[in-house]
Amino acid sequence: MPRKSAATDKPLKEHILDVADRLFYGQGLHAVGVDRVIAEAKIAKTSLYRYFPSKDALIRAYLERRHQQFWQSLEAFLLGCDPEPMAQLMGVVDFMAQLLAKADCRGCPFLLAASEFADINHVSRQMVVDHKSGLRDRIATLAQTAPLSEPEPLADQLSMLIDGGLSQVRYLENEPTSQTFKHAATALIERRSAV
Amino acid sequence: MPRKSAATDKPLKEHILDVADRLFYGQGLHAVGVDRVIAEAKIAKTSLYRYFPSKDALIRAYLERRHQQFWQSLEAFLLGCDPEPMAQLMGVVDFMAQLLAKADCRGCPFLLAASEFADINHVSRQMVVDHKSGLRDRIATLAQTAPLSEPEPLADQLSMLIDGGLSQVRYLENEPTSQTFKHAATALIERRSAV
DNA sequence: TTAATAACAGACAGGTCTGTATCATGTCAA
DNA sequence: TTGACATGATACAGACCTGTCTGTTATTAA
Repeated sequence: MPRKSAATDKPLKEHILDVADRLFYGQGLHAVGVDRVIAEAKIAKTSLYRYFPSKDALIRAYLERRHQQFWQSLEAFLLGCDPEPMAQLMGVVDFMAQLLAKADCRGCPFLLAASEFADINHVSRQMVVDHKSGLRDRIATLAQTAPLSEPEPLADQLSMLIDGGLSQVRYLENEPTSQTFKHAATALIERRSAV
Repeated sequence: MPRKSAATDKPLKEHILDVADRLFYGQGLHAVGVDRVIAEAKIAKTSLYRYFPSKDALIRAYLERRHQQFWQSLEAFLLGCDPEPMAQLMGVVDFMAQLLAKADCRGCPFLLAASEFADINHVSRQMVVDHKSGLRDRIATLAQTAPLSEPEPLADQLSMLIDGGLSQVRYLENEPTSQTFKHAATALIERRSAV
């Protein structure tokens, strides 16, 4: 039976992922070695390698959890919005704007991971494509049922703006970036709803 | 007196930078070691370290040359456009669209470099801020003299879209990315020129 | 021709990182 | 209590990377 972390009372595997997530996202994948994860998680190296057979496996688990958490957060947010498609689409914009405004938002973990690994077969490559195409398609479906004119190009444009916002929070302040994103996204949407 | 590269007949320092640029931009800064640069440039390690006292110095030179080349290309492109401010602004959009469409465009070298180094004091951090703010201000000045309404927010929005395009070329096809960028940028500009 | 030096070739030191091995300690269930 | 096993602590091998050192060859200028 797996034990729990003395400090957090969580299953050890989850505790390790918590620490790895904070370090990987905050410091970068290459900058953080397994020794660093072990030290900050206050565990033995053998424990880490029991749950994650390699650093790459730990990175994969980190990205997969980020992916799941993103979609859980987004769908929960949309459940709190007006179910009408146009309001749902604006809900996606508001969700991303709120995400960008958070002080601990340091950009897109998938884009960051993919930037650190040149190998196009690395797990981060497939994950960034999956994640981004999923969000793009979600937007396209909402735009289509709104209905807005030319929903597919609109989805492409909003996706591009989202990636731009997620890039700029890395070197600009969060609040202004969030405002710029929301204004631009609203403008791109509104011109499709002209009757 | 510095000699020249037997293969390229260029000063050795420039030849080294050519090779480093291709490898760093194509493979990433961490993925490419000095031994790799030396091997592909067909030079001795002592030669590299004579011109660049450290790998960090080589990275700095690579980024500075990218910066200079970007501005030379952009200003040369704008000289070939109608000098009227609105046409110049659209020229910036066209220039970026052409850049995104190039098959060898793998994104923004400054954002990529900054993504690879967690240290906020690393040379890539200052360079990405300098480069991006320079482009943003260039756009803002053009928008102001066009004149377009609210030139500063427009410059922020176009900058964000540019970063989005430069991010997406890393995981999407170049041509569609370029098209999406141009359409979205044009839309953001045109709504400011409504009389 | 000759001296100075640029460039080549390669060994190597020192450090970092990943992953494995070893042994001690703690915990839980039978 | 006792045995099975999860965990801790740590040493270590092997690989890789940066930067230095030594010695040789090639080029240029006087």
